[in-house]
Amino acid sequence: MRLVVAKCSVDYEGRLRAHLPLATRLVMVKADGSVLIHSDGGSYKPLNWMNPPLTLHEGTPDEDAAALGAVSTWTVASAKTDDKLTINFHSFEHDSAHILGTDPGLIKDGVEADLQRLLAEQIELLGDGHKLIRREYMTAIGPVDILARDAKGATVAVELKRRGDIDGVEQLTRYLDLLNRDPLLKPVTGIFAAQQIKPQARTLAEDRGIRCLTLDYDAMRGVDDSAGRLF
Amino acid sequence: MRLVVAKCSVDYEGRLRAHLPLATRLVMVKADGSVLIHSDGGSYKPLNWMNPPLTLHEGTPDEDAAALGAVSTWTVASAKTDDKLTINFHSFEHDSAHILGTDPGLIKDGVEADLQRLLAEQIELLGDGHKLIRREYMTAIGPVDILARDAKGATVAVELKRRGDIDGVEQLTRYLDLLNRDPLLKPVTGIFAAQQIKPQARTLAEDRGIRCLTLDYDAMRGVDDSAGRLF
DNA sequence: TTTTGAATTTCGGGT
DNA sequence: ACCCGAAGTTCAAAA
Repeated sequence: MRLVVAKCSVDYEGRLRAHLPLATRLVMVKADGSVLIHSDGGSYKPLNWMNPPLTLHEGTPDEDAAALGAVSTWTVASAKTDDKLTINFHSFEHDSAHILGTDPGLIKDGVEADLQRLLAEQIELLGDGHKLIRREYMTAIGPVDILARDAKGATVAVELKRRGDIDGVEQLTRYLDLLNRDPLLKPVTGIFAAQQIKPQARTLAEDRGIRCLTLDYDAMRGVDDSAGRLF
Repeated sequence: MRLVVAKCSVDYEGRLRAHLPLATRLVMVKADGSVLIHSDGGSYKPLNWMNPPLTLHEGTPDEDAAALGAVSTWTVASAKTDDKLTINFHSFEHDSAHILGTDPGLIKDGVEADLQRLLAEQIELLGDGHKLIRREYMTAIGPVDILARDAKGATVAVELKRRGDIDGVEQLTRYLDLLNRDPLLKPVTGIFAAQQIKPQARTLAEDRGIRCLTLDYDAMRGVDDSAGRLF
């Protein structure tokens, strides 16, 4: 990884055009060729970047750039698309290179897939006597997160979200419309389950006869006997 | 901006849990407090990060971390949420600080808004004799990108995308269903316009009687007399 | 301030 | 390889 802190201007041309006026920024060149240009604020997203595979050419500024005071120009071109990044350097404050090696990678825990696994294992959270039919029950319009059977034997479709929003209710509604056309499953009721359910979504769901279920991930994780195995 | 290259392990706990095993990485601390942890590959997205406002505490490792060889521990806590990042440093390879100043910011050109403006100005790209009714024509289910009238006086609804995908066709279909219920507008035909239209989207669109229009942004920009004013 | 939709989205899983 | 959907989405603009 090469780290360059320098006063520079940047132009990107590809899927869009973008221009960065002259200022001091960090230019990061990763081992795989990625180029990232960061300012000293904002978020984790760089101001500009290029993804590999690419070619990086360090050259002399063209006439216009030189007239404006550029002393070095990097031309970064994507090997696959016609994206191009041009960095005109005016002065360098820092330039260092480092060997980092490959990263073992991030281990995540607590995403929707985990919620789904936990809810399938603790299916009675839906209500006493509920039995799991299956996860990711395929339909023509996509997979229903969880299909279950309640104590009375009626089918229950569960839409699972980390954050329950209107579109999740719409999604479940479409599934319910479809599933209720199947005489073998009919009648199918719906449960909208999420860690957090927005008031609007709750109102819409209940208006459509869909039950809402707020999930406590930490509690569910506590019940799960495999909890903590990652750390 | 502070740049630290060090062998470290990282734990994040917040909206999810995540763990990074011991490896050499770049830890970037921006002037606004943001902390970014980058590996030497991947994309522009850091492995872990924390957004401001936050507090950064440099302390000594706890017993467990020290036993594993940690010599310094950073605790980064969000001031607003309960997100927390813990970095256990085992050895430092580089540590430098730099004054960058505020960034003048990025100037973009060529996003969907530009496309829409250009297409509205060059409405005859839809076909000879087309007239603009209005941009962002509001309906109960959202704004239609462009509403126009063709040479015969029939209404035309345009859905505009940078990259034309199935969901864009679905969106336009919903608009057309709605607009065709309005006796004042009926009959309304649809045009799906995008810089790139995926084959599946094109097939679906044409199957529904929606015309597809591929837009050449550079050509449209060339026609626009305000082109190039940004640079 | 909340909400809505785009993004040079990225990223991962499945087919 | 493409397709689909989640994301600690982030981000900006509009309501």
